[in-house]
Amino acid sequence: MVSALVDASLSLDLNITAPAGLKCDFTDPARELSEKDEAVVLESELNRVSEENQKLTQMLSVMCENYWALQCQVRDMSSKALEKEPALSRKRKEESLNLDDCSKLEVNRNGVYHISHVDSSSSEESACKKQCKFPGSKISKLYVRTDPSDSTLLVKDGYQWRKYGQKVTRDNPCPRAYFKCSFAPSCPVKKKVQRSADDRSLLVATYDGEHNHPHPSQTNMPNSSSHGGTSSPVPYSLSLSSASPTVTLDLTRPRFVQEATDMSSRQGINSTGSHPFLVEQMATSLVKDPKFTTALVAAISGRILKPSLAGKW
DNA sequence: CGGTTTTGACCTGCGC
DNA sequence: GCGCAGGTCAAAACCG
Repeated sequence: MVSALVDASLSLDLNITAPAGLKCDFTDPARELSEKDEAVVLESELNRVSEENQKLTQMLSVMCENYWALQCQVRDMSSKALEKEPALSRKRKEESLNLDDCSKLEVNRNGVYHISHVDSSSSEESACKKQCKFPGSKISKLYVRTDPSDSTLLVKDGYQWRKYGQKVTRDNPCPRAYFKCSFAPSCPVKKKVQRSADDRSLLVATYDGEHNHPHPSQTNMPNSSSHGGTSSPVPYSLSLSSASPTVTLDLTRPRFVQEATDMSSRQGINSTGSHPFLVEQMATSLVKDPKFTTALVAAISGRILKPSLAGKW
């Protein structure tokens, strides 16, 4: 699924359409020649990017297949483990399954991915009763890869936070830090930041509520567009001019899975299932893979930094 | 000096 | 009712 979306975004970003500036008259023979040269250069660039796109697609599909096989093994093992441990409390079980209830995933170029949902239904009731004290309050999770040796629980999401507590929880030796939004005194948003017990290099930030003020960066950029009420984390757009473009998978849409599957089949990619946890793990795999990051950066920077192209934009 | 962080105490909800 | 765990408070310390 994520493969489909990532691939779709890559295709979206990397597909080259002829810049409007290329349209010109060919009356001057010398100019015509240079224009032709430029067209050849652009064509070769287009071919290069297309090939790169194909390679990325292939890498992605291989990664997805490997992941899916691993995921099946993990499921088998965990189901066996659950059978052996029936005494595990309901609450803890549901906590461990919490990610599965997420309905939205965003991944950006900095290796940050964001999962969010609105807990207006009762499905989360037992898992997070406190959070449901305010029906409709938005709960979201942000995953940030950091240096494991970095002991600070700081997640740079653009907002101002004031730490008001820290606690060591039972299921994780790493302390959990509690933050309140301090940008606006009346802002009800809180966030909890804790290192993942499984992967110490992963910071998990849980956001509770929605900001009742604009994003701090927007106070300096009044013309910047809003992002559809997305809460806490910086709602990056997909635009390449953005600091951190985001791939957004909206799982709230019932047809999303089918569309993603269709898209992947159209693009020759094996569908890898629709499980949100799968998506999360795949996103992690992607951001972990230096080859993928390098290839992606090369492909994008090739488009952005190419002076001859930049001049035409 | 004001804002932030630290940290122990306290509160609250849940399971037994 | 009790104990446990998560969440919050608030005073002291810290910092620019």
